[in-house]
Amino acid sequence: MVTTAAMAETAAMVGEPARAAMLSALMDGRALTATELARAAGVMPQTASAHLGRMVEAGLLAVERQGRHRYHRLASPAVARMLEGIMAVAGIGLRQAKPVRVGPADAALRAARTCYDHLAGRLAVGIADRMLERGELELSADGGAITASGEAMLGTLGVQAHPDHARKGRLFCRPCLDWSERRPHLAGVVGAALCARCFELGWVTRIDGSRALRVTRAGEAGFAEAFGLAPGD
Amino acid sequence: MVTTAAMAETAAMVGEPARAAMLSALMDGRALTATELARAAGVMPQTASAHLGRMVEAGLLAVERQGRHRYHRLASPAVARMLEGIMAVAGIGLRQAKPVRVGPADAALRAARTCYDHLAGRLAVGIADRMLERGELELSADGGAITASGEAMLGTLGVQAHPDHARKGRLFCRPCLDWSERRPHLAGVVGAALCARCFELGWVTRIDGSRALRVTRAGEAGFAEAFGLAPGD
DNA sequence: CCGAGACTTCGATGCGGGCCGCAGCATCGT
DNA sequence: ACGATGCTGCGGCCCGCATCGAAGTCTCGG
Repeated sequence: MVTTAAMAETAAMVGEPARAAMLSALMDGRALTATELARAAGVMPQTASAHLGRMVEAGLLAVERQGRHRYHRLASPAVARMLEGIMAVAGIGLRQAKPVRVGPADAALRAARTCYDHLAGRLAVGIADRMLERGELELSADGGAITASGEAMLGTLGVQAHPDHARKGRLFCRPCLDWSERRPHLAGVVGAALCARCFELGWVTRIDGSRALRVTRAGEAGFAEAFGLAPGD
Repeated sequence: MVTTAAMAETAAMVGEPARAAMLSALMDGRALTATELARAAGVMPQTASAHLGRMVEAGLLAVERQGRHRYHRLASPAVARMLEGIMAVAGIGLRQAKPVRVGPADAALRAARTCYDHLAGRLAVGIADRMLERGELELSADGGAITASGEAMLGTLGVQAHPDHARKGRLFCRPCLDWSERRPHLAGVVGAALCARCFELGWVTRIDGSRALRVTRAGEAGFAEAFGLAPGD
């Protein structure tokens, strides 16, 4: 009885075209802003805001404030599994039907750039992804940590990745939401050290002094060896 | 766009307390009548009927007419997986919260009985379950079939299970919705032959001439050997 | 053939909630 | 300090739909 009420409440969140469109747009794991989600759902921002508030309340979404933006993402893998289950019954091929272009149009910026003192763009997200799936990096609710194997791996690159190197007022390791990819990359002291080391090794160079980076020939080989990243990533 | 509409429509089916209660009551794989589901949901039969019609239309439920009853069950395992996913997000322990007693109160009838010329009750449903999971029996939309391995297994019991034995006007093998268990058991020519053979072997005897059956000592051993059923089943 | 029970359809009612216009905050850029 | 931008809260309109009463269809049992 009371149990089915909770189930209905959860399902009702998905049972609204606007909310379903927003959730579907988030199914690739990215975090999008309220305005972007409003466009994806075809509603006004106020309407989207109300929906997002409800979905956060219901535990479907997690929200992350960053400046004047509020990035929304699926609260857990369980939510993604639920949505896949619903799509399977709805007879939808699991093709995701949303390009939802976000961020800068500049291809070079999207590929690789700096974010303050650390790497960003597809390159940085790719690095974080690999470290996560190899158990070298762990992300928690509000922070992150380099594991022992991660410390060893970074050590071979010449990056000191021990928490003792954290200075006062600086988080040692933290996730930073990538502006163009909308997925976390590596920041904090470790992210800065890795970025500096990449410059030292000549793996990346600045494109005409902008934030955009060019991956050198040595960098392609280095990133491929250290993180298994193909040149396109 | 159009894809998310279908997803919303499907989710909206679950997003109603009454429908959620009905679906939850069906999650154990049984097939229940409209009236039973109305009671489970706490609504009038007319309301339940409308809900059930919508859910059949949406592909969530399958309906099976039998006399003046209409048995409703989940349309596919995908629906059950979807509901489990929703429950997981809703924070509900996967405990099913409905006893929903159905059928006869007589314990003997519920355990084992005849249904016209074949076996019924927990015993018969258990037999069908084992044959299904061992690939000896296959059920399709409107009928069923004994596979080669199933024919061999039944042969060792002395039951001829080849389709040539089907007589005119009699389906060789068909599923029959069990009255008390609300799940399919084996009927048709094969079901009748198996039942007759169980009597021959002395595995079951009628209890004082009623439909209820008693499983003999030899029957317990026989059913355990042939179908892996514990005495309780 | 007739009555009881299971189930459905139709129609009317009422409530919940999506949606947007407008206004109020917070933050960023110049 | 100013306007621009991203986001949220409020009030009101309106559509959709869940619900139930009453009546019709089908099936079973005698």
